Amino acid sequence: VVTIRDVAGAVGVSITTVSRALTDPDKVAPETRARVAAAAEALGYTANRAASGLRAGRTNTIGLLVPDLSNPYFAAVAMGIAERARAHGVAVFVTDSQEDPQVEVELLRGLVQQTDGVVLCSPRATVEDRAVIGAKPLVVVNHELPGAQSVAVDDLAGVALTVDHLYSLGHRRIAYVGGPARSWSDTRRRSALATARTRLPRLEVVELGAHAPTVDGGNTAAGVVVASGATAVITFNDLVAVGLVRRVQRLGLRVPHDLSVVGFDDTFLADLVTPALTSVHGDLSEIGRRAADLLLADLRRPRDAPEPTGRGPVLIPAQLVVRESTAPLLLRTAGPTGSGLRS
Amino acid sequence: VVTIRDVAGAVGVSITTVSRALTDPDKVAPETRARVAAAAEALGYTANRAASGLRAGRTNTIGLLVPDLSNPYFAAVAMGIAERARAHGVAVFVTDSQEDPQVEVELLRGLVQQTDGVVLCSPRATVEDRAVIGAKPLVVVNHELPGAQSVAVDDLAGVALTVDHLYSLGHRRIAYVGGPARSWSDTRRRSALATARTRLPRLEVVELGAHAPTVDGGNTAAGVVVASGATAVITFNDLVAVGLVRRVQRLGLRVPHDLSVVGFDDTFLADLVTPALTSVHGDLSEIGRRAADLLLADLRRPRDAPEPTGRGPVLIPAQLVVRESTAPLLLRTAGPTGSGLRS
DNA sequence: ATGAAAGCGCTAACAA
DNA sequence: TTGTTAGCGCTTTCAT
Repeated sequence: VVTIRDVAGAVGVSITTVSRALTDPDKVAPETRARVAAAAEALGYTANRAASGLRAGRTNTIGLLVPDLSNPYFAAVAMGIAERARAHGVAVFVTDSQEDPQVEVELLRGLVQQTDGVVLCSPRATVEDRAVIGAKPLVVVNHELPGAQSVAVDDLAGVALTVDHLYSLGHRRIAYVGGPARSWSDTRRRSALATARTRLPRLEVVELGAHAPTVDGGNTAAGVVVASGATAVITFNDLVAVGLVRRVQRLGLRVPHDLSVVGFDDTFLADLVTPALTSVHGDLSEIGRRAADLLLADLRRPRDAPEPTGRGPVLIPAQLVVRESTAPLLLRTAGPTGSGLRS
Repeated sequence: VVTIRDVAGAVGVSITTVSRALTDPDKVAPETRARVAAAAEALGYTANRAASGLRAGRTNTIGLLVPDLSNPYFAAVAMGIAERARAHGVAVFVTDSQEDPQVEVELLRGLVQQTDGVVLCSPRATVEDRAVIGAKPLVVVNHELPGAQSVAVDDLAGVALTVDHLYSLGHRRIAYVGGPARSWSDTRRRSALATARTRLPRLEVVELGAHAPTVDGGNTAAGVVVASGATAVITFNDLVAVGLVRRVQRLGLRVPHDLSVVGFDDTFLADLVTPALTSVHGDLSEIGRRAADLLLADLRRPRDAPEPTGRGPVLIPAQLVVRESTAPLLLRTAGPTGSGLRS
């Protein structure tokens, strides 16, 4: 391996000069700088991150912890973060907790001491557990945490838009298939539903319990959704929606004719399945970019600068993308006695 | 931060003893070991990876470089690797080259000097570029590289199965929508097609050029596929198949009635779209597990043990999962003049 | 079985 | 502007 020492030897300067020429070019004579750069290039020198990190107390690496990389949602967020990080010459350490709170904490602990700061996506662990992050800069996505900055999709608006859409289609009994119990988004969405209920007195909301945020979770939920008597359903995410639609179709119902389904996140899946999913859209890679920007700004913050205020999460606007999985309520509620069709 | 020194102070031993107790327990008296472990636990000590890596020349971290994390294929492979790595107490550094050969080389260089070894998935860069890995253990997935071990899905068998399937359905003119030019899998598949052509004299294969391994790539390919006059098409991966199906349907053709489509990789997408895709299945997380096992074995290999032989890639068996996107050829070739329908 | 000491490759005072 | 020096936290000889 070629070290800073080799470069120094080749150029005929001290290792300090090499270090400076490479990391703080202004502090070195232009001519020296050029010779160092040339020698480094010629020898194929690459700084040893471990060593500089150890010494400087800074690794130029940030961590990203997501519950499930194979979920297109997190993959998209990850790309946004990677994009920004690369632009800043910072490496990203991506890890996946497999939706397991215990693994999450374990990984977080490791991540924290090995990076300069962490983006924590949709955490499932409890607040106390997260004490492990210590004083390191932390940005949480789709969550709020005292002392951490936060980026989130505007779920409140997303739910409001969705409810209005369904309501205007004539739906009065709407089910919600919830996500992981510890999910902050889930909590937010439920409270948005409560708000909607206040706003629209004739609206009935059937909240269904926690389901896995996966296709399988959607499968599982199908039974209770049908049994609920709802004519429309809002799901925790697109995967759940997809699973739900498939199972419900097997049960002999048509989507959207017999049941309108709305997904969440508007991942690329939404436009791929049949019927294409109506889904709440938030710019996912934008979430990643914003989160990365917050974190990077915090890292570059001079020692004496004030800590970022973090007054509530940075909200990424939500839009409702209407596709084929939602339709006007027909027949059953056409007349005042229509609902009698369901026992 | 709590260091090894704090633990040593608390127990009343030297830092050497603490280090040994934690990394090489047999070399320390059981009683001492227990006291060290207790103190470390109590103080919340975590070893500084950068420091131990720097000193020991080993980071207990492996790297994973994939072209595109949002591709379910690589996400699945990544999970397999993460699973094995975690079991061995090794961290995984995941990075994404965004299908850009230049970024790939750059990231690979960084990964190599910051990890003990790398799993390189479906590389797009040229062989010379990859000299950057130096002597570090390397496992390539879906590729072959001198001096590196390799894991790959048995594409040759996959293509053979697919061709046989389509042939037995009556298809005689089959198109192949290729993937990235630098893709080894693509090359293998083309050679498997050549073999099939030899085996089945009446088979015509239309090889279409390089397309992006994405839904968009499938969209783009639709035109040439239709123009090719093929009655069945094999695509580079499921994403391409999905894009192709959608565009082809917009052009007024029905799948599989007018065109049979086969995907590759059998990602979860295949079973989600309509019609469900017939696709070549390989156990993706098994690829990850095997790759991780090879790499970890290499890392743990004693200095004097022989290098792994690496006689050809470890092949993961391929199966054809037949779903709804392939069907018997109807009408047009029913009679000897049937093909006249296509100008 | 344990400890003292050297140093991995680098950066950041401090001197010159 | 450049060099000297002192470590960052840890592992590993080499003594004891």
